[in-house]
Amino acid sequence: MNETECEPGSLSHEDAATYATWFKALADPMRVRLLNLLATERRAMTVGEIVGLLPIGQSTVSHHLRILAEVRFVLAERQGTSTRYEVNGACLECFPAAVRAIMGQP
Amino acid sequence: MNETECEPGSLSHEDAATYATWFKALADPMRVRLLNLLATERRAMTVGEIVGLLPIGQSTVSHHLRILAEVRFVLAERQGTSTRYEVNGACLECFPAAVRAIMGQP
DNA sequence: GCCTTGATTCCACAGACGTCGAAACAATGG
DNA sequence: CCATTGTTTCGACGTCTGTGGAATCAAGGC
Repeated sequence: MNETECEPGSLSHEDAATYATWFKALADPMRVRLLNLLATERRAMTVGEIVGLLPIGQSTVSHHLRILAEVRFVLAERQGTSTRYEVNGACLECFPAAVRAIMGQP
Repeated sequence: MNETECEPGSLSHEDAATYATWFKALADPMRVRLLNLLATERRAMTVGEIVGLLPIGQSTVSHHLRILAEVRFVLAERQGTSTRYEVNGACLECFPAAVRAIMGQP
């Protein structure tokens, strides 16, 4: 089982798996639109607000936001009876950095 | 059917769908490793060569390479009895550009 | 204490995906 | 023409995913 492989490429299995989860989080058109919406509005938004702007139901919006939050692309903050979601500006750094790491850029 | 929606966000449905297919192409750890392998070797490689370096079968490597080629992350060139795959350097430009477009960066 | 509003979780279902092995295809060498 | 080597396609299997609707939970307002 232990193959003592020499790890081809410059990435470890773990890094490759991590980056794959990042890409997977954006591998759906609705999640891309969702993130773009939050980024262009430049403010925290509630689920109900988003439901009125995208052609999907409440539970589906919540589902997508959870996926985006799991990889830290968006941040959630409970405020009273509603939850406010906003873009995590940090992913502007680490996301292109991951691309450079994969493509072996210096 | 025509809802005359005001297209929330800065991206059109079509652009969002296109970017989603790009991310989907990298939404698998093995494809990330595959692209990283081709990028770090900095040369065109054959399927058989790659099969010896990654823990998956020949047909699966071919399958993943086809997906990466469909979105132009890699380029394929048939050479005699074998096919040589190499990274498409152009995606170093357009990929971070897509991220900036989604995140509304100027 | 109830009721209302907003959000999440649960369930179900259709469709897509990753993987393998076998079969088919392509190109070269005997 | 047949054999060989490298690659792609096909069929199948189990798993994961996007979506909606119903139920549940959380926090205020009456």
